[in-house]
Amino acid sequence: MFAALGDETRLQLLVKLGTGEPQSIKQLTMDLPVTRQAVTRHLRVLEAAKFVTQETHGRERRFVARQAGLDEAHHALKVVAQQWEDALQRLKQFIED
Amino acid sequence: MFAALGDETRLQLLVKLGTGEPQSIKQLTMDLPVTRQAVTRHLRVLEAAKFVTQETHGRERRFVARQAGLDEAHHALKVVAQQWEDALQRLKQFIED
DNA sequence: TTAACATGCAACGAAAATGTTGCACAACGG
DNA sequence: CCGTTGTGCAACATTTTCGTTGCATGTTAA
Repeated sequence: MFAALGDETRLQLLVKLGTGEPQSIKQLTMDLPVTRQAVTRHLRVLEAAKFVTQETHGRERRFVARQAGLDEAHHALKVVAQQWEDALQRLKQFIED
Repeated sequence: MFAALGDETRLQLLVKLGTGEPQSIKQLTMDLPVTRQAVTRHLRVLEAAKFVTQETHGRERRFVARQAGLDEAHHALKVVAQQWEDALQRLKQFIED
């Protein structure tokens, strides 16, 4: 999941899709400094990580942001961050006592 | 930042450090199926991404979880998730009208 | 002082990620 | 029907990442 977010190009794709508009591969490739094929690959990664979904439309394949995907990543970090906070808090308390 | 989280070994290291206890490289290497050198590298990545800090202690180098690091990652995702939600909401509204 | 210990640095190898190009094919439009 | 368009697949090159091993160095403790 985080690995999918850990690439600059993919982050840019997610930002673009964040407008909510379904967009074709060609559309998504514009403005990016890589070829259509590279974008296709990245989209496949994002789809595998559940950050986007597809909808075929004639000869086009439009990709859409998947809200739940980001929510899940967000939640995962929230949980870990909370655990850390608790642990560090306990440790601090222990040292003070 | 996300790239640093996107590796299984590094995630395990973060979990271990999540106990709050500062731990040496040797300690962190135990239980992991890789060599000390590999762990050292991962720790360097985590430090560069601000997820951990060091404190030299004699001949040991102890690493500590850095709460703020996770908080920042968490916050970053929160912001993007919110933007997505807004955009998708507007789009839905637009379609319904 | 000297042996044991924790670590750093550098060289190297293997695997994965990223990107490209070339060709094929189905859908659309005049 | 035929050219254009949006895409898929496969082969390949390059770069990064991940891991190892070997040796050097500072610290500790008997």
